[in-house]
Amino acid sequence: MPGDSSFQAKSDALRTLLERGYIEQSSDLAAIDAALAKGPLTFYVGFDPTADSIHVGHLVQVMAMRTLQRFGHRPICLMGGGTARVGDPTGKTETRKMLSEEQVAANTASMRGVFDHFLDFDAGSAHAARMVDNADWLLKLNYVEFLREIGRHFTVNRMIAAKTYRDRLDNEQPLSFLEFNYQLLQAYDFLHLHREYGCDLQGGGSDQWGNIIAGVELIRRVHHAETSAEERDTVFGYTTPLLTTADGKKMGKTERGAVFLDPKRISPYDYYQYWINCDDRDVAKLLRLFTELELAEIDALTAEGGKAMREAKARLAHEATALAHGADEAERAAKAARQAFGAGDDWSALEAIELEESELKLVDLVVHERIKGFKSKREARQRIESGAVKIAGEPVTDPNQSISASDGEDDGVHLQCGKKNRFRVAFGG
RNA sequence: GGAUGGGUUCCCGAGUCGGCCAAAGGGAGCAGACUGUAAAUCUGCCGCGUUUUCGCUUCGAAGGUUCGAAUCCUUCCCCAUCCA
Repeated sequence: MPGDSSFQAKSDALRTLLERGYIEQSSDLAAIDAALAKGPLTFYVGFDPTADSIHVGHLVQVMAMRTLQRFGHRPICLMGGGTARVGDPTGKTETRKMLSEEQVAANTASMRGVFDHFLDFDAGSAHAARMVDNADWLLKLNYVEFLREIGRHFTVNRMIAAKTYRDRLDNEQPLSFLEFNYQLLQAYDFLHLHREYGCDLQGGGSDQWGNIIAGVELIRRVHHAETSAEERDTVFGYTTPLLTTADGKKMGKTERGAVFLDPKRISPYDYYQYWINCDDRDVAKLLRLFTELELAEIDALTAEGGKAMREAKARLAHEATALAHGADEAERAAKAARQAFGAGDDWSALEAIELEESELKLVDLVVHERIKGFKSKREARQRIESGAVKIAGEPVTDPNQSISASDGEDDGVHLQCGKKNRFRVAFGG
């Protein structure tokens, strides 16, 4: 059952995962515990290479992987290059775009850079993480062979018992055959990794439970057919909880889109801001999941509530940013935040935005590609007129006012769009 | 293949005996006030536009009727339910 707190884990790894709230569901907990206690275990989590970076929504997975690796286990990041070619239609209204080989390769390479911050890929170490792409084996599959070897292990009766499918059928929602088959492909991934790398554990988001368990069962059945009872080994699966914020939204989404981990997509400063702006009620949970602070320390930070929460959030933001972007960037972001929201007026910690133009009208400046303080000129105009835009700390209410370097300090024009968005703009000459 | 009900702005969802509809209401979002860079609450905004009681684009798609269409007609596409 989800969140079964009565279970006393013997292995440090599983105990930590449970304590910190990483486990939603799992196959035999005691067996996982035993396997983890016995020695290094190879495990995998699948990711979609549909974007060039993972985002905060994936971060629970990554942190769980990091935790396991910390206790000596070997992570595999499976990139779904092959499944992306099919296009997983789960919960999608439109058919997902098919990705070209080049795109998948580029995305995979880019994501690798992000994973590097969280996992140790050093080939020399005993628990080195590795990254694989299921295109390498899925694309070679032959339909008839696949049906004969893999398909025969699945019964439709069993498959429709899976919650995702069950719900769809109960609600009389359409369920495409393609989607139905997706589960087989994912189960096959697990089988392949089990054979190829001795991978015995699969993790994933709670929506992946059905697919994960399908892989576990496939391996059991294949083994049942191929090996004797003594050498048969069992594999396991777990899911992490689907995180929602206290006000009911999905973790990792903001009005500006997903909160990516790649600094090319979201600056460390904005990343820091994402965490510090979280809801009070989520702080303790987030500290457990996304930082590596001791539980006792987390309790101390969040015990008091009220204004003390600011300190807890600052720690959360700092730790989370340090993991994703490094301690230096975290420090810079923290400093920029203190300057922006505290008493200080030193904007130097903010990344300067260098424009080619030597001057711009305020409306145009504020909606500029590189700034995007507001999403349309119309809206920008309204906000400007209502006094939401400040230059050098003073509201400027004329949208047509021309802004140039002379409106700023030596270090650029200090532009504020609303309370929280600040930009240091350097004009070109 | 047949019958029925549908496709409205980010989402949900009003509106269809043609004009007063850029389109009710709710949610989300943005800005402001209050605060703790929180929550709650209140106020304003919430299709786009350097002519802003004006212009342009939008109500599945394309045509048509009309001075005028989200609203009427035709064809087509899509979705749901039931029947085969």
